[in-house]
Amino acid sequence: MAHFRLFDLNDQQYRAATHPQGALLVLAGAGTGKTRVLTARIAWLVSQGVPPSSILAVTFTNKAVREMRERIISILSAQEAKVMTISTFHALCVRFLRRDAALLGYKENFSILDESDQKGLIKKLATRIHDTEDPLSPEIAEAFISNVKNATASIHQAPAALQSLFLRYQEELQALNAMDFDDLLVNACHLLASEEEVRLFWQQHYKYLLVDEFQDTNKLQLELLSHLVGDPVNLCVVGDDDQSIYGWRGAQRSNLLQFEKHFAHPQIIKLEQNYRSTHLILQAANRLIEHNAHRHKKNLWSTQEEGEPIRVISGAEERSEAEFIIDEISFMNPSQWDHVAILYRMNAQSRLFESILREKNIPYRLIGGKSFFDRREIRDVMAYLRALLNPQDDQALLRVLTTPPCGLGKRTLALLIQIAAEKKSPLCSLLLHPAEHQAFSSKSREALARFSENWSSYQIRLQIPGQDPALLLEDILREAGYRDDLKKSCKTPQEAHQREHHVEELLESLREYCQKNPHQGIQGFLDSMSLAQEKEEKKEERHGVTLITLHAAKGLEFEQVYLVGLEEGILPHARSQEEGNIEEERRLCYVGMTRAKKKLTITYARARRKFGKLLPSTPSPFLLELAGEDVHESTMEEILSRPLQELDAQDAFASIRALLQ
DNA sequence: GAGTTGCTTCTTTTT
DNA sequence: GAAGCAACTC
Repeated sequence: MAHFRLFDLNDQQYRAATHPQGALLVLAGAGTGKTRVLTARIAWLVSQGVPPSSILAVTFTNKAVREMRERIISILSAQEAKVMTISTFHALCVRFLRRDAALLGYKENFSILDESDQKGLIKKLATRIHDTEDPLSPEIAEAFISNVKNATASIHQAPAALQSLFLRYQEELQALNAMDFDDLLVNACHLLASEEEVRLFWQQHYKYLLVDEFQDTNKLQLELLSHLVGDPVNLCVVGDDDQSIYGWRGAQRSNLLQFEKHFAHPQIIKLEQNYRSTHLILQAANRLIEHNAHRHKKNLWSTQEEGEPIRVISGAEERSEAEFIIDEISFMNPSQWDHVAILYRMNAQSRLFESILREKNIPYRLIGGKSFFDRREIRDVMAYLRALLNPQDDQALLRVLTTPPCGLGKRTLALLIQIAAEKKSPLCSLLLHPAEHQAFSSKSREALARFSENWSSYQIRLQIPGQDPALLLEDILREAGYRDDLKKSCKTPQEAHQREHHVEELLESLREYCQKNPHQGIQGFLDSMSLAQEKEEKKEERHGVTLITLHAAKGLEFEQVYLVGLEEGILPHARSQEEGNIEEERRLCYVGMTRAKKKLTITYARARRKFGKLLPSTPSPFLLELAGEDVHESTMEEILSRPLQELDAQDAFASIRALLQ
């Protein structure tokens, strides 16, 4: 066990990593080596003879999964990392459900509806129910449905229209053999709760549970864990109540704060030594978070140097804010760029930064935002796969029928849908049976026949063992004339090229996936795509200035951080103030500040464009709360009119030299 | 039946 | 200021 000191763990970390058994709660402040403890614990378990396949590590985001897997590979081996389950909650649920969905009345080839499919369906149903006097807003309906599923709202207290919408929506999903994101959790919980055999199976499979970011778990996720924990209990959770920023998704900090209520006699270990930030950064962040009333008091301390003072800088408006920051970055040595991040509250804020960075030819990586999978062409191709795998998925099939148009127009499709609804059977069963085509014109009949013939042949090919899925997809796209149609719909050749490239990329990742996971098939590929909100970056492609939301930045760290848009209405966000969640916004700000290792710059604009109009903005109240001697306030104009100091000049020369090389 | 234009409406955060 | 949507034209 002595070699464990190799990890250079402090006493608390060491105790957590080598805790033998039972429930373990690690309260880990920002930058105290949370992930390091988790990975060290996994390594320790393996060193004690625990089979890697019986270890389950759960996190919230795919990014965290990737990161943890990489770390495990670096300390254990790729082989051991592979047989371990490192997964998001949602992906874990899919795994359970693919095995046993039949017990819940679904087929195991169910589709996973992404957000925009879900929105579309809700909209459709909302307009259908709309005959009452007050029209249903799809946004409200969507939030309501999610809240009911996450057990934060009760269906019985809602207006009748919402109730019936909810029920219709669930019926519709059942008919499509589809689940939305929330259903994955709901159904997996239900499965484990009601089927003892299944529960025991997974309990015996996963004997060692580790959960990251436990403060973000909601009621269902806690329930899922409690079903998974077997006997003897071996559960290790890590979290920080000050970094709980997913309340809007039903996360309950009480899961962490009252851990002992859920799991008996836990060992509690606090990690308070911060290894990340300079003393001044930590101090300012602590000052801010002290303003929150309900929290676990902790005593975060840093052994790091005092560091540079924190800067709070205002610009005239959003453009000057962005230009100032990027000017500064452009004067840094380009080797620094990988270690700089710009953090913002909403994705929309990234746009300006992006365009200026592009103007200046500074490489950047944009995390999140409009994802790869939101692109039309990707959704198209995914719809082909979905419709193929789950013939009941009318949503996907409808998309296939219209992209590219296959000779069936609005009227024919409407009639088709109507007949299907009357017969209560999925579209594809109509399509594939010529006997059902009587009602249509001869032209439509022809198109229907052609389509059904092609489609059946694809279905057959899908069943052939050893069939190359990428090849099949390639053939389908070619026979449908998809690429030509895509090209035609683009306004510029560049756009066409871009979109085609995206399709190639998707095909490429399908190929890659099938090679890496020969037994998972297209279904596995589709699952991993549905649950990944962004495309995986190749390791070597990760370079340049990072643009990222505060939410997505949790768990990451950077040498230099620019925290932007500290204005009333943005951070804290206007909506959160209405809802009285100001403490969560403060935590969000805290998360942002504690991402910085060496240098922290906080900016705001004194006026900002909203709805296309320039409006004056008020500085965020958080600025006052974090203010102190070590926080220097100024304006961008002031700094720009200041004569260049010698050090700055040296820096500038260094970066020019680097550029020339 | 397909494409295009001008209208409106929204803007948190993620799986 | 964009992105979706409805009504309009070819």
